[in-house]
Amino acid sequence: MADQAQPILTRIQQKNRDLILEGALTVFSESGFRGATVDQIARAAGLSKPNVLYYFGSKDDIHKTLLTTLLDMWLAPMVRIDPAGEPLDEVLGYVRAKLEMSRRFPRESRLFAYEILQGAPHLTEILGGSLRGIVDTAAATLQGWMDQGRLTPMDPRHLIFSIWALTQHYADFDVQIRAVLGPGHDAFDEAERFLENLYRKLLEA
Amino acid sequence: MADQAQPILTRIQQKNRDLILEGALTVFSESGFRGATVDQIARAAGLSKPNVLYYFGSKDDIHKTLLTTLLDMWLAPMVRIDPAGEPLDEVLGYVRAKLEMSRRFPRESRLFAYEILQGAPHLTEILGGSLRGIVDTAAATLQGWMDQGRLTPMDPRHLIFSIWALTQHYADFDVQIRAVLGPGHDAFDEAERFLENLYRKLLEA
DNA sequence: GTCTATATTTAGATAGAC
DNA sequence: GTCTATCTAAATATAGAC
Repeated sequence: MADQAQPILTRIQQKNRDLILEGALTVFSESGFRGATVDQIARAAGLSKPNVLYYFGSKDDIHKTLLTTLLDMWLAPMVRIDPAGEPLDEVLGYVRAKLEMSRRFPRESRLFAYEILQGAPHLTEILGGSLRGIVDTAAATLQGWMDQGRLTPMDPRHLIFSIWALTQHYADFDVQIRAVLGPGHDAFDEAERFLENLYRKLLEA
Repeated sequence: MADQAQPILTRIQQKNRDLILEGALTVFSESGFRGATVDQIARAAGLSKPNVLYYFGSKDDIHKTLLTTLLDMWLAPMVRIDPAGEPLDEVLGYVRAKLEMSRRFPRESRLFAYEILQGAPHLTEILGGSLRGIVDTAAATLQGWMDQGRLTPMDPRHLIFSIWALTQHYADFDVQIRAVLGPGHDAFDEAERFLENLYRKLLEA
């Protein structure tokens, strides 16, 4: 009986934790850490404030959990760059995947943007650790292709930075883009074509 | 006598207002609007908290003043694009100027980044108004050059977005860039060369 | 596990002496 | 104009009933 009760509760717990993280993602991505309140998170999650703090000990706790949980997903497209693949396809595929992340997960993009802007208090060791390692690996792959003459030579890390900047910009600065373009534009559709052309021109050896 | 007293006081007023705005720029750019406190601003300005609120009625007031004061300076390089100039030089000059702004004025860059991320509550009418107008003008100039075959044809507004994204990224995501590059790198020097090459390749007709 | 009520802290803003 | 002291509101977190 006790064996049965535990999983049932755990399932509820899991669901409530998910509700909280989902609501918190919305709120944090709109207002940043300091701008967000536990009250807003609770409302977004459909729970009471004390109940939210029953599942997570503190607002800080929720935030840290979100960041670390989502980081892997956020970096996944870079890890998938295949050294055995066709260089141009691989890079263009990465650009496309990253832009698609901005389109589908703008909240995650803004969550990270706030965190980095603030000096990455919760991610400092990760930035200089695993992130740096992942970038080094990808940069080495790119450098290898350049050395083989299969890709226009350039600084591979700044090439990666450029992809981050150009794709995340469409999520993070969405308000500005929409204001400048005016109605009747799908910024992401336009960006997809623009970036495809940009990187094709840039990278063709 | 009264005629003399007024300017002297005004000079002090001006100096204190400047001190406050200078301190506030530092604090807001580090923590965002909600993360910043009037206390921190006062300390950064070397004044007492009530004194800060004597010169500016509210924290919100300081923030709005900063944004509107700095916006012109921030957009100046785009306005300077000269339709009578040499297309490639003009665009490369704009890129260089914008990157130089990121290097010299990272606080301003982050101030705007926070504001846009948050949905630009203080800049909404400006975004859809004068900013859009300025971009439209620059885009028309670019489009004209493209029509004349003096610049590779592409969406001129997304070309502008790309310049914003690529240059501001180095100020706004500075922590991440430094963590990934490690010590011994001058990110801005490297960026200058990288972006010069990127836009040269992209734009050569 | 979930709620109401509340303690506690922080921060924006003001009063009033000097 | 500038300060000390203080008011007030908001927000994090907890206590304790159910």
